[in-house]
Amino acid sequence: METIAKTKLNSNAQAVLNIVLAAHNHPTALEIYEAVKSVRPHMGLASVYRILHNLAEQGYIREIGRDEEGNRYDGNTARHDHAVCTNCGALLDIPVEVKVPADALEQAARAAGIELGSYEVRLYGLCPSCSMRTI
Amino acid sequence: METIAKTKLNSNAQAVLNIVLAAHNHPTALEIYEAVKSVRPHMGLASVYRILHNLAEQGYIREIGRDEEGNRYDGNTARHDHAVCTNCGALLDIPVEVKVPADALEQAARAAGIELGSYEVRLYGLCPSCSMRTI
DNA sequence: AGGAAAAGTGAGAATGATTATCATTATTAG
DNA sequence: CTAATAATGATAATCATTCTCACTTTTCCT
Repeated sequence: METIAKTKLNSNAQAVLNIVLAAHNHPTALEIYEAVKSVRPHMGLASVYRILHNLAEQGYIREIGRDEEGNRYDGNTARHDHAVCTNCGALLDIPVEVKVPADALEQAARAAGIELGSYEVRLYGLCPSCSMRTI
Repeated sequence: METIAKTKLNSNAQAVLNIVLAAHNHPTALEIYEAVKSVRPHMGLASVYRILHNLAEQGYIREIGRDEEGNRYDGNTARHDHAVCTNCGALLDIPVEVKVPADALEQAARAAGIELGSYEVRLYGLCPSCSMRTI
């Protein structure tokens, strides 16, 4: 089990981390950059990318896949699942644990030939606002 | 249930579809472009992108997320699950059905507030070759 | 404290996947 | 057969991300 040591964060990294932790959506690097500018007007975009990468590597945050707007980050590092709107692309947290039987996971990992680390369930469907508009 | 009518495919679209169906990995648009060139040397990259988009919209193939190399496509449109190597990024099919209890799915969809369409389980871990190299 | 080495920073250039544009060519409809 | 329509492909534009590099800040040693 490779646990990467969490180094102490400098103030820039801490500012970025605070933004990600406070966000309830799953912000992109650009959104984080915009948000961090209000508290650190001097920080450059490249630094935000660099810091996000480091934070993810050290386990402070998680990279949670990409969509047409770019890579998205999640301050919730506990295992949890997501719902994706098939109409507008919204990426939502599922606030309950989706229980997948452990033996089903193990069997699947064996069948795929991978050494299982973690897993995630993704639900696809219409988010509330898209569902309302009936499509 | 919105089913998009599958229009008849012209020969270019058919050529692209054949490539995607024959691929056992999950090729990117560029890989598909390279492969289709051998049978249609004249086809342009923009056409490949356009055709892939149409094929996905009509349900012939599926867009299956992005990674650092771009969007990946899957000729297998039946519901199935994937494994992602956390070291090399490989995206593998899981050749068995990962059974998630229907009530767990429904409860999760309700909790997230979405109208459930489909779902996918993603396993994260080390693929065979990365596992071998012990990291 | 003093100063050299290391790490971090930010502005802007470079990269690379995807999309838009548009003149040209194929297809369809009447 | 001809007009309208759709598809095509070359190229340019877009946009997220990464790279580069000169400069600043921090760390570390004595």
